[in-house]
Amino acid sequence: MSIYDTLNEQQKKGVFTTEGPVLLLAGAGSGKTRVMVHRIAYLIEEMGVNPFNILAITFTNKAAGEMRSRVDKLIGFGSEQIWVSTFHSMCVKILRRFADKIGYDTNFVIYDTDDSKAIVKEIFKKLQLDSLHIKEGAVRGIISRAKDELISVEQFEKDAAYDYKERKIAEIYREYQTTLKKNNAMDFDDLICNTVKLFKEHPQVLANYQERFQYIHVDEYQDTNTAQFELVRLLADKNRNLCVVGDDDQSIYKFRGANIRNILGFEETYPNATVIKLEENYRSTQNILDAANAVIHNNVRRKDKSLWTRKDGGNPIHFRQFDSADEEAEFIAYDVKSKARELGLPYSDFAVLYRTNAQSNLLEKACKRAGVPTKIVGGISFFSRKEIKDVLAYLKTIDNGKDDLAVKRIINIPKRGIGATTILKAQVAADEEGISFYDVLKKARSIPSLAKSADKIEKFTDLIEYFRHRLENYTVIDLMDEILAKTGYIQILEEDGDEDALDRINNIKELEADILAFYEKNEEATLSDYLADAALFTDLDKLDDEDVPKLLLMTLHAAKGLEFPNVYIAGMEDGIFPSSQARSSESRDELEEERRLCYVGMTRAMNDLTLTYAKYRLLYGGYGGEYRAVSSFIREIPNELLDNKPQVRRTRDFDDYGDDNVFASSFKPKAIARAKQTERMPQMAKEVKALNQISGLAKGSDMNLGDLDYTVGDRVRHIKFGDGTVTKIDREPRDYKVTVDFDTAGTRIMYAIFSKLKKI
DNA sequence: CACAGGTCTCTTTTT
DNA sequence: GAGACCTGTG
Repeated sequence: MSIYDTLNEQQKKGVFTTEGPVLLLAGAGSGKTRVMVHRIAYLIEEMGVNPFNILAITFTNKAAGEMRSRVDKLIGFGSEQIWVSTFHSMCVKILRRFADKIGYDTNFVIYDTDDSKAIVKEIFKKLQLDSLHIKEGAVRGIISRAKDELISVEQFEKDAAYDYKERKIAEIYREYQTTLKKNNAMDFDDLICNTVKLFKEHPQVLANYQERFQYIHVDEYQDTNTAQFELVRLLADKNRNLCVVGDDDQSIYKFRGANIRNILGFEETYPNATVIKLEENYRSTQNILDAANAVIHNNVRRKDKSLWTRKDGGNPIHFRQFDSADEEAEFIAYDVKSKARELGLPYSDFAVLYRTNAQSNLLEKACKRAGVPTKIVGGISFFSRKEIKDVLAYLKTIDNGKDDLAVKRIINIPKRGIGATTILKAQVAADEEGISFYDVLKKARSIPSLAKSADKIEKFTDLIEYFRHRLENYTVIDLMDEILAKTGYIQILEEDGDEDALDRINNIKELEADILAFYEKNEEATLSDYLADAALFTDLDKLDDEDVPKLLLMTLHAAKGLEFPNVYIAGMEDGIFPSSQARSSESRDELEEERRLCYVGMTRAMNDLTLTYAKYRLLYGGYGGEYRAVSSFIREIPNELLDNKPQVRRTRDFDDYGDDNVFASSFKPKAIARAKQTERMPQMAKEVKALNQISGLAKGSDMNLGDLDYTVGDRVRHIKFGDGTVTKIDREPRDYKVTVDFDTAGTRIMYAIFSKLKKI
């Protein structure tokens, strides 16, 4: 009996077809990782391939680690020789060796989204582009897409020749690339396209890697963009032993440049490709699968396939409707709690998925109240926290004096009396002299415009120079300790006495632990290596090292590639999921991508799937409250699979409330929505009235402003905050504003009509 | 030049 | 409801 006997026929075919191009169309839960792992084991054990000659590209660092350890378990040795990594970290590794060939220092820094935002902002200022009616974010998107498509600045300029706006964008693109290069920095997109550039301009470098990578595997192939496709094509061009694994139904990164043609057109690129379909699902019950299949079948652009499972029947899909997002969150928290207890399952067997990060807040709070421990995956990543960025900016400045952005970040942290004006003057001087920002600082005394602040500036540069000398003999961790000591960073946080100062200090400690762990694992690594690792880290990578089993909260995107016995998808509302932009978009592409996202979410569930809907949800801080219809995706699930039929209330039905009705607001152009906000009070009256009618929050059709059944001094109960004493009631035109001193939740001010306070 | 306080914008999704 | 941005004051 060999390790391959446990595979089904299709899986075996995937494992044994080692030569030539292979397209593995692997449906959700069909064991594609298993096939990859066995394939690699087979190559090593049966084909005598040196692990050194195998490359596997995965989507996340976590997936890479998992693949490595599973191969290790399977064959019992030597997996560390296999090159397993993400596209980005693979490119970093290559560029660290050869970046000098394309005009960068090999200790280049990696700019994250925030960094690149800051650069674009500077360029807008510098080029005085306020008059250009285009937003910075949009320009960043255009530049990023261009890079994904391997469109160089020169090409972009050519294409833009006759369009004023496009020409302006080309100008920004050029300036952006110039700035990055000056700073010896690459953004995420550069990592890929610069590697492609390197390979194209230096065939001997490419040949070197082609020689090495005799067997290439790409996971989640449906999410590759054009640049990544080209990179893979180049690498595989010599041996052509390329195995790509993916599922067009799970392509959810089009917004990031993923090109679905890469997978749909694989057979055209490689006409002799072996195509293998994995259609047996080992994860989910029949009911879950039927529901997911029903949804995805509404997409037109897809390779037809249908998943099947041996797990007959199973629980129906639970569907729950709530009046408000608060109640939805409350339900989920308690439902998880009771199911975990009933079934004797750890909380880590449950996950709650949602469309936008903003939804995590309510859920987290509700879980806290219910005593369910949670872990939020994603959101604000550890490395984008202020204090972490500050400390890293010090390290970056010490490591690479060309990184102007890092220098500017810390030049006045802690306060050195160097403000915006001085920074601007220094930048002007740097541009004039054609040297880096930091180099200007070093000669500040000889520059007239900076003479006044020269003392302060010198103190700063002396400090950096001091650290730089230290770097020669110090470990990074010692260096960091000294930075914290000399700058007094932690003391300042402590003195500040900010509420979250303690959190920040703990984060810095966690950073130290991370650095320590990194150098333990990679003894030879340089400071640049660590900084690159930090830049490419995602929260997802850390999922496993949790001591207490916790309920996981994450976006649907973050859930890709994971599976859980019990899954909740919250916020099944039109305008949330599918998102309003996808709904209103002209093309059906965006809606199809949302639908794929829904499919991905549903197929994460093994045994039990719960979908929830909240009629009313506050979006940004209270002013984005809107009533929404049940998600169209719910209506795509056959009723017999649901334990609760949606009370089908199409958006249209809401028109009963007048043509200026609140339900339509999410579907109207932004300008109108904004105009409405300014005249919100009359609008609010309508909302309240409508709310009364729909949810029965107040008795009767009037607003009943006269009859609150509690008054100042009374004890009241709130569904969320518990018991408290009313300390104040203010009459407002539309409602009462009630101030309550809660026993445990502190003092809160709330509108009577929404708060549902009960006298006790 | 720093800082406090007010105003406006933003929300998909992420390597 | 946060975070970026602007403005006035000392």
